[in-house]
Amino acid sequence: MRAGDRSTELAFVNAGLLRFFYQTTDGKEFNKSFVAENQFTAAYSAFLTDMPARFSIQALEECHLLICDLHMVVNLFDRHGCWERLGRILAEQLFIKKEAREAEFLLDDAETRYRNFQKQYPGLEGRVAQYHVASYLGITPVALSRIRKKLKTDFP
Amino acid sequence: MRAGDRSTELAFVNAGLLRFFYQTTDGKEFNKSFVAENQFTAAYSAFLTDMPARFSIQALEECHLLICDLHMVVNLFDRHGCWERLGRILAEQLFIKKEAREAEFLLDDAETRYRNFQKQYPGLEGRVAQYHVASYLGITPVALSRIRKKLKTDFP
DNA sequence: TCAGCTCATTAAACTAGGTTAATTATTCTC
DNA sequence: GAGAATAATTAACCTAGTTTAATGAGCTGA
Repeated sequence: MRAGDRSTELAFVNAGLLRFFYQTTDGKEFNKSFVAENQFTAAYSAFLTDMPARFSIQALEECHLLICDLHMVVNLFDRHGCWERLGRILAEQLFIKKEAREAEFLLDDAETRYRNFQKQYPGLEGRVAQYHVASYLGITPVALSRIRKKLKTDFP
Repeated sequence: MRAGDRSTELAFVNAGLLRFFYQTTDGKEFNKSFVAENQFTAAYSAFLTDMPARFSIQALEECHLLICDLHMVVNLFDRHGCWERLGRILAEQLFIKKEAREAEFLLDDAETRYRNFQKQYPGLEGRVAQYHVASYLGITPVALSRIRKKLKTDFP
């Protein structure tokens, strides 16, 4: 999926790894998030607001996705309260994650964000290129390399 | 409310203005958000995860709040699907807002974030001290003052 | 009216991170 | 194994934003 598209798909990642990224007008990319196996994902806010998505999605590994249409899910919401509840809880989870990321950007410098990333997504660092991690942290690959060097000498 | 408290209150701001802020270990404060009249608010993610809140709340103006307990609201969720739906939609709105703020921090520099703030919260700038705006943007009052000076000379 | 606040501005020195570019690993291909 | 990509590191210089401190501009209250 590309930024500007209108997607109404909900996907369950059965295997593989996706990255979600924004692009600036001058071509730079910033990773919004990674989604790996056993996670649900969608351009949900774009769907809810009936707007084109602001971000693009790229498969970083060979993926196996189970896909359905979000309209179907919304129909389920109408059908029975248990689906509505599922929808609520999923939205709440999304909110909690994004709020935590907001706090990180407000409070933490790049080094702290990097260490958070390692704790929060164990194993992911080995699966993606370093410049993708940097982009997720909101810094350049050069800056991340510097931070890693510093951490190595600080805690060898 | 103070960071570390467990609040289970939901408030409707009838009049006045609140600010929500994080504090770093060395005493610095960062405004997470402002909530003005006719808005609902709560330490919702803390309530959902059954954790103490990470942020504090301060009234910036004389406020009139209508308060109820979130447990009551959750009971309503069980009572009838229409409440569950309301809960879902509110959670979705929260998510959409936080996702937008994530995008800002990833993509925009301080000047752009300031201009966004002005557009997005018209009238608010006149109601709060400038250093509160700076804190919301994630910069120091000094930096904001410089940005304002630059904007004045650029577009007099 | 003046002293005592708090807030905004300005300046100067500093720092984290950006930019550019060169260098070194890695991996892939043939 | 040689060449050719692609990634990561390093270095040198640059910039946006921080820190500290001084100054000015409103308020407020006795």
